[in-house]
Amino acid sequence: MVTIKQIAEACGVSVASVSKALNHATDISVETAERIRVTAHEMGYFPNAAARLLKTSRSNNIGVLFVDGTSSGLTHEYFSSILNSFKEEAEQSGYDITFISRNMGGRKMSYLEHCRSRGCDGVMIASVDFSNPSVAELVASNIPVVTIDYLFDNCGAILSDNVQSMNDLVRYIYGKGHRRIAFVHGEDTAVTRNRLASFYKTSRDLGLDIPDEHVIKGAYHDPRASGLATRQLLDLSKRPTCILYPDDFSYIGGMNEIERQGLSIPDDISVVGYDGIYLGRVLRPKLTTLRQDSDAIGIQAARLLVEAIESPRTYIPKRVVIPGMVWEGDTVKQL
Amino acid sequence: MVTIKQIAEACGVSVASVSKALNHATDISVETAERIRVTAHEMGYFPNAAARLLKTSRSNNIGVLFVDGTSSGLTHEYFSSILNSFKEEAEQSGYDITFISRNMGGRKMSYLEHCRSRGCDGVMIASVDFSNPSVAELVASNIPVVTIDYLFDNCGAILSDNVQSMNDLVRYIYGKGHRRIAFVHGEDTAVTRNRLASFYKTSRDLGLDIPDEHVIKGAYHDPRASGLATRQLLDLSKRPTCILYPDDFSYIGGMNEIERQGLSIPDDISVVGYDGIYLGRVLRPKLTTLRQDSDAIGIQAARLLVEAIESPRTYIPKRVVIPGMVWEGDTVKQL
DNA sequence: TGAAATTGCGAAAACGTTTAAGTTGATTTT
DNA sequence: AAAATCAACTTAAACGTTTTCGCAATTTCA
Repeated sequence: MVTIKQIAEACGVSVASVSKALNHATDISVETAERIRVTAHEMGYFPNAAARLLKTSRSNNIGVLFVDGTSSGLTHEYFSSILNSFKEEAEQSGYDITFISRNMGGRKMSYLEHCRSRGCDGVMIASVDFSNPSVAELVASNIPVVTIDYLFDNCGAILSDNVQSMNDLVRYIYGKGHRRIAFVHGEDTAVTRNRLASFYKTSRDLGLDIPDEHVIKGAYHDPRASGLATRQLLDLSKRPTCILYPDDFSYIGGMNEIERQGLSIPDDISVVGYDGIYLGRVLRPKLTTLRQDSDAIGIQAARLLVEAIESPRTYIPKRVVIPGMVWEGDTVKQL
Repeated sequence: MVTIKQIAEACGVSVASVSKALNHATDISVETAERIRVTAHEMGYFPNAAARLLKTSRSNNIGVLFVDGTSSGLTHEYFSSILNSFKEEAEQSGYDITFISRNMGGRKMSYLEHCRSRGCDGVMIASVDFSNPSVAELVASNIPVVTIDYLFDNCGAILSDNVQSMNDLVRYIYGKGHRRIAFVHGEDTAVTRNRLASFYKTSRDLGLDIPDEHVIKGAYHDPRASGLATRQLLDLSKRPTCILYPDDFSYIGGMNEIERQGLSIPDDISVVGYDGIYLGRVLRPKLTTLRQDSDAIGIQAARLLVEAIESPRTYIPKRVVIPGMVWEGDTVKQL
């Protein structure tokens, strides 16, 4: 690696002057600066990130806390899609992405310690167990943090608008004439609670009666669980006319069960998913779903974090709510 | 951040001694070392990665070159699953994962320059355009590299055994009594060429005649393309009895087309996928496919890379071939 | 018992940057 | 014409480590 020192020698100036030229500082003549920059380029110079970080305590590196252990967050299209757009946007702004784990070079450490060690300028947190104390410690630190789909005090957050979205979704289904709507929901998380609350509230506002047996706990990304839940629902004497699933992928379990019983979607029963991933658009019939704008979520997260990093004086931890939209497929029948 | 210097003061020793104690060096008494380590722990010390890297030129950081631009590698389950297991294994060995892009802090640079800047100890390359000169430059450098599903000279590689796998797959189908086997294949890549060659060779070895119209170019992860290809195949006067798809996900397009024509899988026509992702196991009928061991691929890639990094003297760039296996679902009928 | 080897520790240089402070020589101000 | 300002550059310290070398004090050996 060619260093600033070698450039200095080549140009017959001091290392300070080279540094100034490269950083477009003021107290250097434009001619010298240009000359230095040209030779630096010719010599194939690129700054040593470590030395820079050491001196400036700026790493141009964003830590990403994403899934922990062997869980499959990376293979969940909603999250991997967020990660993808986040990465694009962050790279555009000149930041690298590093996964934050709990050990490094053999030493066990907390997430915060890891970030400190690496000198991360900021951290994005998604798809983790937010009740983990090690996560709380990180959020409470002075490192800029933005969380996705979870709200901490005094911490930037990008939130898919689950409350409004569920409202829209239920009203859409209601508008199609459905009065007996069932909800197979995911594990107990903040997101699930929001969707559930909104499901109940919207139903009540519409004057719908939601019997307890129409709300069943399933699981995210788990077709087996939704298959079982679907069977329970179909076995009821008063069947629902429409079933909401935790997400598009887990809907597949419901689809199988419905077809197994010789019923047809949407003629015999209507269904909707949640997420709006690619899969739902290629299935037949096309899955009606609530499309979460994962691209926007990733991009906004990156922007918010970069703002927090680069303008700490004016930055106030914002919460940005990203609207979803009902994506109309062919799985909800007009009654 | 507490530094080595502060520990030295607290213990009344020199920074050199602290460093030695922390690194379990030999020329320090066990008692002093222990005393230093205890106070270091009490004070919440963690090493500054930048300073360390600067001094030792070891970063404990692995660069990952994965998709570039807006392509969707991250949302392809085969690749995201490899990334996931790679990440787990690397973290286990004490390495962080950083995505390598082409700019950093505003400066455009090549992949190699990026790696040099960050001081990556090694690089894993997957799911990129391997003909990109910037990739070649990186591979040709002195930084340890392992590629996935692609072979460079003098560079470690983990390869899913496409040749043997395709052989197994075709023989499995043949064993089920099929004699007219069609292949919808993906875009022209090294992987595709291997699968195609093996498809032809195995067919010939089995004495099968493969008419040109039974081999159609589709695309990976693209149900639309396989839908079109399927229509072409079904329109033939002499239909195939079994269709191979580029991957499990793109099979969905074929499935739709087959059902649209009122045909049934596998009674009217048999199908197989490739990859063995979760999706295929939850569809009904379960998709018979060639399961690529993405976990093993990620893990072996990490192991090989770590070996290249930590034992440069004894390391020889290996190619590790990971066998796949026919995963028997219910989409191939016994004729 | 004296020389040689060993043990335990510290001083200081080095890694590649950035930056505050200092030093010129030239130019402007009074 | 002396004083003040300014532009352009250099010196040197600092960031937090690791590591070579040197120096005592102690132990071992002949």
